[in-house]
Order: sequence, then C-alpha cells, then structure tokens
Amino acid sequence: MSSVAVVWFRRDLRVHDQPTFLAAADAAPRSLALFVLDPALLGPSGAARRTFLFRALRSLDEALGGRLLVVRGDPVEVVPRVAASVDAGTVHVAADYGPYGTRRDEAVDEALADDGRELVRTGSPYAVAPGRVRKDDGDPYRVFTPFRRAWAEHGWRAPAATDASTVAWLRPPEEDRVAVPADDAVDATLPEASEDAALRRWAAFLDDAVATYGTDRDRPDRAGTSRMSVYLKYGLVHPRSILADLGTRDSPSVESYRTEIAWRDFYADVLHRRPDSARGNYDRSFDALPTASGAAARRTFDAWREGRTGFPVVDAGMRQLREQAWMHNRVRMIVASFLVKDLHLPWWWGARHFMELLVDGDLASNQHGWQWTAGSGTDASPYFRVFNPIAQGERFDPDGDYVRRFVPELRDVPGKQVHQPWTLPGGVPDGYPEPMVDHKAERLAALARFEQVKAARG
DNA sequence: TTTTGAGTTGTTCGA
DNA sequence: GTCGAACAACTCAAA
Repeated sequence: MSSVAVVWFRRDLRVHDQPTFLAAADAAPRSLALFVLDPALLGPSGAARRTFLFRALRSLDEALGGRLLVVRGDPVEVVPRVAASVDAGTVHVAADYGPYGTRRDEAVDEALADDGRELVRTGSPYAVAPGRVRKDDGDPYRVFTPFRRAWAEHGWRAPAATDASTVAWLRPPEEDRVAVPADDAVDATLPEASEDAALRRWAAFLDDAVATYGTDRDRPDRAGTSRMSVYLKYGLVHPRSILADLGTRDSPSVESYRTEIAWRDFYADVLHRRPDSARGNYDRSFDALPTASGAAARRTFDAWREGRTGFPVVDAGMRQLREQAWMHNRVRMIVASFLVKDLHLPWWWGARHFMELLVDGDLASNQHGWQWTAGSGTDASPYFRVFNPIAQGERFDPDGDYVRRFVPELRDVPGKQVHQPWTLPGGVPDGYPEPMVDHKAERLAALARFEQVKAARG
C-alpha cells in the first residue's frame, strides 16, 4: 500500500457526497488534492464559466484548509508528474464521459501506468453513469421516455457520507502551488460559486418552489426554476444528493423535476455514444437541410445575438443571457426556434454562442437541446412544430414583466401589449427595432426547407 | 419476426 | 373565446 493517494478534482468541486474521497482514504492514509488548469478546457469556456470556476476553486481550497494544489498545464503531463512527486500509487477521479474528457483520461491512464501508477475512476457526475441504462438487447436508448423509465428502474446509489475531514490532506509544497487566476472581466452578474451556496439554493428550492415547479418552471417572469444547473455543471452538488433529498415525495411537480435530472443523464449518455453529435447533426439526414450563409446570414445572426430582432421575448432572452450569463429554459427554446426556423441559420451557430456566454453551459445538454429544437436530435419531433415567438411570449410571460425587465426600450408599454409593440398607436417605441422578419412567412419557408430532409431520406 | 402504440415543451384553422 | 382536429411520416421499443 502506498502512503499517499492523489484526488484529482475536475467537475466535482465539493466535499460532500464524494465517493472518490472514500476510495482515496481506502487506498492510502493521506491524499493530495489536485486541480489542473487545462488550457484546452479553459480556452473555450468563456469568461463567465472561467470566472465561476476560479471562484469555486478558491472556495474548495478554503474548505480543504488551503491544501488544494492548483497546477496549470496539460493533465497528461501534469498528473503523472504530481503523482510521482509524492510517490502516489493511485490517482482518484470521478469518471468523465465527454468527448474531450474521455480521451484525456485514457491518455493520463496510460501515462500513469507507465510509472506503475493507477488512475482509479469512482462514480461520475451523473445519477446513473452514461452507458449503464440500456435496452434489453444491450443497445442504448434513442428515445427519452423509455430511457426515463429504465433509468428510474435502474436506480442510483445513496449519497456518500463525506466531508473535508474524510481524507487526511497532504499540505502541498508551497513552491508548487499556483494561485487560482484572478477573475476574468465579466459583465454578467454570476451566482455565488461555493458548495455552501449550492446547498443553500437547493434547500430554498426544496422548501418552496419545488411544489409549483410543474407549472412555474415555464414562466420566465417568475422564479419558478431551481437554478441548480450551474452547481450541477461544476459538481458543487451531485444529482444523487438531489434525488435523495426528493426521496419518495410523489407529486407531478417533483416527478417533473426528477425528469429534468433524467434529461441531463440522457443527453450525457447520448453524447457518450455519439461524440460526433457535439459538432454535427445526430440525425445525418439533416445534413441535407439548406441553411442561410454569407454576409446576410452573419447580419441576422448578429441581430439575434445582440437582442435586436424586434421580437420582444426573443430580445429579452438574448439580453438576459448577456446580463446574467444564464437564460430561462423556456426562453432558450424560443430563441433557439427563432434562430433555426425563422432565421434559417445552422443550430450550431446558436449552440456555440450559448456555450460562450452561459455560466451553466454543458456540452451534452446544450448541443442536444439545440438539436431537439432543430429537429435533428434524438426524438422524432414533428417537423411542423415551429414556435410562434409572439404566442409563446403571451402564453408564458402573460403580463409582459419578463420582457420589460430586460428590454428597457419597452419599459413603458403596459401589459401583454409589450409582445407586439408594432401594434401600438404610436408605432414601435424609439430605439426598438421593427420585427426583422415576417414570422408567418418564415414558418412556411422552414416547412419548405424541411422537404429537402425528407427527400434526402429517400 | 411481426405488430402495435407511441413519441418533452406547438400552431393554426374552422366550428 | 374555446375546443378539437389536422398537420406526415418514420422510427423506436416492447409485447
């Protein structure tokens, strides 16, 4: 038995419910806590996620009594070097199932093995690890509802009873410690980045909004969602803790919250099976879908990104994204539908923009959420399902409060009239644009474009 | 193997 | 204003 183990943190920046702690404590009397600042991941993260990560790391370091070793570099080089420096026999991680993480971990695994050390994977960031839920014939599910059923039947482990003192942490040599970088310049207001904040948020939701989640989650004008996405993203809380806290509570609202956790697992599973679906159509027949391109397409894309499409709920969403590095889920669908079906742009343009700005941006959920809207994703969603941005606004922001909060040009327009400012007696208020397209016409154009996909299917 | 029922989130039109 | 039907065809999952 080795005298030291390494606990390599990645997307699990917490001390409670940490199976890797138990595995490490089992393997060696003392452990070194490590986080690697990997330029390959930091680069594409966007300023909001980088900053949230840095803050979460500072908070974790504090929880570990200032014993988190933070090193910048390529993990394939850094992890074996650090493991060698303390002569660790094992390096403990929660398994990563993303396209990049899978490759990285295989390479680290090999490099460690060359020195006679071992990468030990315990648990994952999911209630049920990708690849575990399968049909009777062993194939993965491609339709959510049966996955959901099998997922619930499969079940999940109870949370691990751990805290910072579960492991005797080695004090890393001062000269090896790299300070967590200073925050990036971020304009958006970010949620507090600590495990404590995550647990407080969760407790507040459990105490109150979960009861009305079934209906209020669709209302961007209300605080009806849990806002746990960013905490799940960085593992400040684990989904199995969440499911355990929900216990056997039985109500449509609780069930629909469980279903959202299942969606997160489902899309991780899908991406794990089809890493190519992060970049291209899951349903390849959609490669035949004509999309807009060239300078005109760039201009419409810019209007969408900046929230000046002339469709209030779309613009409110895009501005919320900039202000809060977050967007309400219902509105994500509305702006996505608008980009794909009204502007005829490729879904991955929008997906990339989301990943750049969202503080909770998760590759699997983001790309597959977009593909669901585009129709190229896992479920056979009816092609004629085109969101009407006016009707959606009136239905889910009935008093217009959400729009007025984020679109100051419309602040004086009362009630739900705010969703159709072009019908005001004085016309569209100063500074706010006319609708950039005729939705009715673009809807028909989108349906017509879909014919190309059908033709490609033969 | 064959068959059958079903598939996150919608819109429009006409009665 | 409300309600139900139509909007296609295909693939999936399970019996």
